[in-house]
Amino acid sequence: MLTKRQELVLKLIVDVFVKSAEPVGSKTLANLLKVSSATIRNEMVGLEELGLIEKTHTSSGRVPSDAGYHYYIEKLLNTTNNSSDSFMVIDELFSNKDIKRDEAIKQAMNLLSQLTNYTTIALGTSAYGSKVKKIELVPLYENISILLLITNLGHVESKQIVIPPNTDIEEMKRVIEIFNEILFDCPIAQVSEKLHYEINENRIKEIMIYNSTIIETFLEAFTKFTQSKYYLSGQSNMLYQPEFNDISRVRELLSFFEKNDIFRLVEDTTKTGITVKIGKENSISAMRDCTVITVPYGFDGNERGTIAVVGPTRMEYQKVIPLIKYLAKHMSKLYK
Amino acid sequence: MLTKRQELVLKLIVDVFVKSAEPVGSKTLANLLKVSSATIRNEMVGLEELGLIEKTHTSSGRVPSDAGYHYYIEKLLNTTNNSSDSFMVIDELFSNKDIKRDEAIKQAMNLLSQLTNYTTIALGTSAYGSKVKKIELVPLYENISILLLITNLGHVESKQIVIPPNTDIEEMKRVIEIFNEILFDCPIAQVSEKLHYEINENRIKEIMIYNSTIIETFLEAFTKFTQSKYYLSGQSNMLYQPEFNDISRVRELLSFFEKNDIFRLVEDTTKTGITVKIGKENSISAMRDCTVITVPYGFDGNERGTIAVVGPTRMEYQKVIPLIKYLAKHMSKLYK
DNA sequence: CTTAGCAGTCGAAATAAAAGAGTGCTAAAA
DNA sequence: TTTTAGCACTCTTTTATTTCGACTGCTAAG
Repeated sequence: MLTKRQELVLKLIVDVFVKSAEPVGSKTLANLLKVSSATIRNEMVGLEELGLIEKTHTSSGRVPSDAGYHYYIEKLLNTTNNSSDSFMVIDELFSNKDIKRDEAIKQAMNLLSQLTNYTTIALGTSAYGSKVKKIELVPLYENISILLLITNLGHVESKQIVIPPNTDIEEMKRVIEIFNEILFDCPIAQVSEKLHYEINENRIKEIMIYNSTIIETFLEAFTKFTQSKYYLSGQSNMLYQPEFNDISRVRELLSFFEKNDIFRLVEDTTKTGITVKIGKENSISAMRDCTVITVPYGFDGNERGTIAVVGPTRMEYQKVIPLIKYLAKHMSKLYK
Repeated sequence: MLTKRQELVLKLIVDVFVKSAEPVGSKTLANLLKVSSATIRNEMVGLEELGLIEKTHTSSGRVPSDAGYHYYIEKLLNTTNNSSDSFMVIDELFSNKDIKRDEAIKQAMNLLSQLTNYTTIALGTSAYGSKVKKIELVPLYENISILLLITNLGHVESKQIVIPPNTDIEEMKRVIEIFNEILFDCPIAQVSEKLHYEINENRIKEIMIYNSTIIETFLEAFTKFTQSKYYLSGQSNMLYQPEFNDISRVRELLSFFEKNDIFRLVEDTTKTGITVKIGKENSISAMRDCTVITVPYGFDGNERGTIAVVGPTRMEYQKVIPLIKYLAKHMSKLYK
């Protein structure tokens, strides 16, 4: 158990370090707390023994440890006072109804990266939880058509398909009609299952005989919906953090962003609520000096995706945590 | 006019420097050319007076100047021998017909950035030169519908629109039918013009009275087509170039990539054929140490977009130039 | 329990010295 | 005339040395 004063010292170390990025010495805190530097040093010894702060070398000032940051976040952060200014900007963004969900998410991420100066990521399948509304075939040329898939949430996917020669277009339209009947209101996630089931039924059997590749083409088009997508904003923000003055760190981090490993960020994340992974808690080695904050969004306990903020461990938690929570809440409403 | 040997010296300086990223000394070239270093030094004096090579300081080896690179590219590059290996990979990519144009362009850029280890960019309006094929309205809920626009090249744009309350859906469908008639086969670029013209005609007039915002909504959806888009690949490749060991350079460059200024890259570009802008020739300050190679692609002299490779001035021109030309040629075929 | 004082530690910055790579020029050789 | 060996000189890079300053930990007094 920490004493009140120890907590105060820890809080100040974090606050000052977050601003300055330099180890915090006893003198600095002495000025702030109106006690002598020796007193502060005594307190620091205690905090260090508990593993909440560290020295970078024997005679340096103190820096919060990963554990120290956690203590700070869980016990010392008062989420009451805040940046209602930022909240207003968010409210404004979401008040615009005339915008597609995907676009809204992108804009929200841009906003978040601007407000925080860190990198933000939105992960998720873009059509999670939606249902098939309409399937349509638009012929372009004799042998090429566009297959359109529209969901109840207004998401549209299109796929160019090559129609085998000497195929009757009317016949093709009839096939689409059948698919429409079968799949109408079918949740995207169950399309594959449903089609495979229907293969044993008459109507589909008929199609299979007639053209066996068409089912495959269909499934391919649907996988586009279920593919996880991600959107990244403010990559270059990280470059301005002093911890990334070292070029090799930058390489590692940005190469990671460019790879498709991004999804590993949400690997061991709790399904509900905020997760804060600090420093070495991240399984991804490129993130060992970073904090990754993730919050799932969705409605009714159904997770639809996750938003994340990536910054240095020396992050402005005070500012970021309320912001990302508020944003996730708003984003969940998009799924109502 | 350069002597044969001067040209050889210049070529070798470029070749060696491109590989090593270190100023090239007379001794190195002496070994390669079987003459004494003093002879090389004499030749170097001539090349330096012509402004084709430079010293980084009084007693350093030589480095090609921007002008030197140009001479190299225009006179010294033999495009005959090459990387037919890479050509084969490209051929393979484009042999897959069952893929949408946008997707093909993205994949081509990914490939190019992998083959070259530089950053590649595709710029252009995604629906340039295409014509309206079909317009459709898919109702989702009472007050929300999806407006679909499909072009003859298989490009699909969708826009969520809010239907004013107490609108008859049948009436709405009739309106769409009229739009289809008016706009069928109309080039995307002329849609706005055409609609404005038709406002004076009977059919549209009727619609205007009935609902004056619908035209606006329509135009909004069409602007999505005409908006210039860009696709970037291999951003982080640049981080591994030794000229970007300096973090401030990296900041400048990547911040530029993240901004929407990208289009300035093609500002003073010739409409046809390859453009190579080296170092300070680039009007964009973040690019002052880079070479930007741009090639428009399209068919029949109609420019549809531009692809670009961005790398350090010390670029492997020998490899990049044939590659980007070959790629642009293939991409043009997509518009046939 | 707090504080002043002081020795000791370590990094960062400044200074100095040495090493190395390369040039330009000259005069002799080809 | 062209090429080459030789040498003095320049400038960067590397390494070593020193100085400076910001801290800490400990002790003893308040």
